[in-house]
Amino acid sequence: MTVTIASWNINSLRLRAGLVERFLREAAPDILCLQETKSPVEKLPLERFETLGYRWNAARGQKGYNGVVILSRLPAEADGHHDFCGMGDARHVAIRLANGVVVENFYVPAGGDEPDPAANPKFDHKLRFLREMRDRFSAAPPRRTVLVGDLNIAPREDDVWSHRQLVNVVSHTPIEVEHLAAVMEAGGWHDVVRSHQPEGQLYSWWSYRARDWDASDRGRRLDHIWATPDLIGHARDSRILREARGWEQPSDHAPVLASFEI
DNA sequence: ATGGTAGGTCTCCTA
Repeated sequence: MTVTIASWNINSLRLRAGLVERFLREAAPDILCLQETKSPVEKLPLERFETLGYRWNAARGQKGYNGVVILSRLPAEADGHHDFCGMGDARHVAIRLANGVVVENFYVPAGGDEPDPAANPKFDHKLRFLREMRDRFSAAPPRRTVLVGDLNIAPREDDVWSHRQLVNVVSHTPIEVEHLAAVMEAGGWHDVVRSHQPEGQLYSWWSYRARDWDASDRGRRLDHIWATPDLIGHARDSRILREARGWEQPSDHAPVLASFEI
């Protein structure tokens, strides 16, 4: 069967539950992983998504910050969550489908403005979070797993609107790119979206601060879908739904989707 | 070189 998995940093699920409903109706993914839900789980309107057939979910939340949710219309069970860096942040949750495929949903710390771990605790946190991801994947290599999320790093030169102008900007610095590569190496991960679109500019995020995000197109590819080696050959297509960035009162991120024959 | 916008919470933090 074909299973479509989507990832979207929604920037407040309570404010944008209507946009999520629109996306579920129009794109009809089997599984939707959300980040920055910004709410305790008990205050999320999950019943609105159950009505659309998304009867299974796994969620982690906290007041005002972070938060990760997985909605599924396929039967799924919770497959744990991990408190990276031991700060109590809701940045990771996972489910397991009946066929054994695991879906991991991550929200990696943004890292603040200054790309210096000695001067900026948020950047240090981001790098420590990535090293902990690396170490956990080294200790327990994932199998039959899809990893998605807002990883807050645009690793390639064509993942940003200007490599030259962003090489010292948090999200695209060499040390972040190296840390992300180490996470990929440790888990044996493959970049699903780039496996289908190996060339050319590709973005999933455009700042709210641009006068005209669409015209200036100063985007970055911060949101990713990865697969383990045993699944990468089953990935059939992938895309970024840029048009959602232009919806009414949008998130600053667009959804990323991929399908798998599994 | 700088400032620009958005969301949540409780006056400023985070992105």
